[in-house]
Amino acid sequence: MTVTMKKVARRAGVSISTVSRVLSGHLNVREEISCKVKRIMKELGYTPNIIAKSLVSKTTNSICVLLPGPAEELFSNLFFMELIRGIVAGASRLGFDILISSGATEQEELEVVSQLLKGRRVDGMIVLSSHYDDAVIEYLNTNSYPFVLVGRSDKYDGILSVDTNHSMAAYDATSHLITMGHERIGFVSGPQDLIVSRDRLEGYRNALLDHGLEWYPEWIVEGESLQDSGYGSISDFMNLPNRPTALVAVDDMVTFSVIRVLKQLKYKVPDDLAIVSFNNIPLAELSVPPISSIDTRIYDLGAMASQVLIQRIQHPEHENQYKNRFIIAHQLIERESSMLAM
Amino acid sequence: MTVTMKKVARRAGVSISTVSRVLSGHLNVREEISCKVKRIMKELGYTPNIIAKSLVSKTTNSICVLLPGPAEELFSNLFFMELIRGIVAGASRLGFDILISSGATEQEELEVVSQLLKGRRVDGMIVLSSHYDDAVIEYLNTNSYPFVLVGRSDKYDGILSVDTNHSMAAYDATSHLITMGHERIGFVSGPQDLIVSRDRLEGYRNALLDHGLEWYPEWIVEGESLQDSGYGSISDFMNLPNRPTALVAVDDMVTFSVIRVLKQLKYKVPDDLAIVSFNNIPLAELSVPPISSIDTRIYDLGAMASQVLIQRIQHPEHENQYKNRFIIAHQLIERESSMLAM
DNA sequence: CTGTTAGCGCGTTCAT
DNA sequence: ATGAACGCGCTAACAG
Repeated sequence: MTVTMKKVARRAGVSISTVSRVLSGHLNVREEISCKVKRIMKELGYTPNIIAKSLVSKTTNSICVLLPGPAEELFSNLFFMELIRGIVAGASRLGFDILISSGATEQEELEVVSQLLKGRRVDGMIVLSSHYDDAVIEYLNTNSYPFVLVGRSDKYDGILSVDTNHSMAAYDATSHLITMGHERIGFVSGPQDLIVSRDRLEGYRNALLDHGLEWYPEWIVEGESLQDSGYGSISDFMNLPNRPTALVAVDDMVTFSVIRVLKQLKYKVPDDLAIVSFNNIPLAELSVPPISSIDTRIYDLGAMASQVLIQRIQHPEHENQYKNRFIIAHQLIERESSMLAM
Repeated sequence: MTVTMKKVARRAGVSISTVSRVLSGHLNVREEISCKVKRIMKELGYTPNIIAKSLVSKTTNSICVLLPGPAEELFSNLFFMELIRGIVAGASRLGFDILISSGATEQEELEVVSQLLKGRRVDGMIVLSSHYDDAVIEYLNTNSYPFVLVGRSDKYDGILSVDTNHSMAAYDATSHLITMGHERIGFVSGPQDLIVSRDRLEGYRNALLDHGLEWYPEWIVEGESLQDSGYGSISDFMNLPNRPTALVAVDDMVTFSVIRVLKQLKYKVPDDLAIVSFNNIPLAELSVPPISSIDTRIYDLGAMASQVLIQRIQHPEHENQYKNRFIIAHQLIERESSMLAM
């Protein structure tokens, strides 16, 4: 049998209101009674019913993380695990629970989000997808539900968001290679419809531009095609006349594939091709050779996301009063894959 | 302003009860009225308040996944990501939401679990940790809350659990190497306090025993020490007099380290040392050479976990009536790392 | 300071 | 087939 406030009240010989007051820490209760009630609560093993609480307070102390639709490939990415870990940590520090949800299609996502928010099951959303045009963001924005975007949206610039400065990160990665003496630097791009991909490409170009170096379309390899026909793409790339001596790759996983193929082709990293990539997954260190990678502090990104969202939920009046865009500083971890050839 | 049943009722000129009946799909409502109410619900954009619903029904249609504390998180994030993916998929197919939670210490975990269950925020728990002696399991079991353990507990054998037959998996991995002609086979173990580790070690031994082969304590390397002083351990191992020609490693990540060190020591895989490991992470295929690995179908494990738990929640009367232990079949993926040396 | 009352939005009796 | 009334467990308004 569950222990309710009613029982505690009866057992302590006081009214329910008093018990409630003790629970919520109101001070207008005689010290003596307060102690007694607390003792009885302990004795009976009372735990407040959060559901009832949120029915009346209209807040649930929980937020939902909406995972990107076709969870299949994205999910297996270490990125999301790390992010979620950060989100959970940040939220639980503030007493919030995390609900994980996802929808197969965009329509389904909208349905889920609407149910959750209108049904008052969660107080806010963390959106992880970052397509150019996102119906979910549109929905959340127009209905002014509290939410934070992990990533960036071109369309709405006033929205609360947490992000890495991907352009700058790519700029730094490229500059590092330039510092190492490379003058012909290639690029392995990510999926074209993601903003991240465009930002990184931009950073890469800017770095070359600022250093007076050139780049050619043939130096840019589509990352996705590597998964299927990695061998051919890399082979073609390495046979380019006057080919690049270094490469900026958009993801550590992709870099793994690249290195593997290069080995099969009897090329040496970094001697024949130096590489810097992104995300700094744990395995980057274990690779042969270890991979230089931009650490984007994904865990911190997640923690920050939940914290700013909760802040917004608890103090909606601060909207537009403080800044809406939070950038987590990245960091280049230099390893062997980008070292100077000796 | 939120749309409640009250409003729908007023707008439709019927009582709240009727609206409720329509919503829950009861058939004792005149077709005509049912349609009208449904139309109005659509019109007004009504979404049932899940919180109120669960207050009265005493069920939340959501379950909680308790993530292991920071201690083990290093071991293999990929495992948990894949597992959670399966859990979310399995749960959402049945209309359940997933709450993610974790505690830094065991005490904190207990606190969280207790809050969630007694506070009726979730209907059940999925427990991922699998120490020999787990306070959380003890708590859940004695209070007879619905829960499922992903893994195995020696202490309580009647509890609902989903698992891989790790012993059998290790047996199969070892047998595979034996089939390949190896007679001296080493083993890289996992953390000693995990049941998984012991099971796998057992399977390894049994395989050797059944084939009349010997094993020596020096052939068993502590996996954790590899992370720190991998170089030394492996070097020692390879310099053993009459050393093993093959190795069963407890995890793909560990295998990565091993292969890396072997390369530095100028040994060849599989020629100098054949390796089979566990989990079949995506990168196993991309390794040089590709790693033979036991695929434990982690996604299916997760999906199964949420489904049996929900089954138990919805039909508690079936307890002890059906089996409580579900095994997901594993599968050996043979790749180059265990191929016959030519 | 404390107890009484009135909901939060919904399901579930009872009657009718 | 339908409506009125009550209660889930809790908070907040009002009295005293």
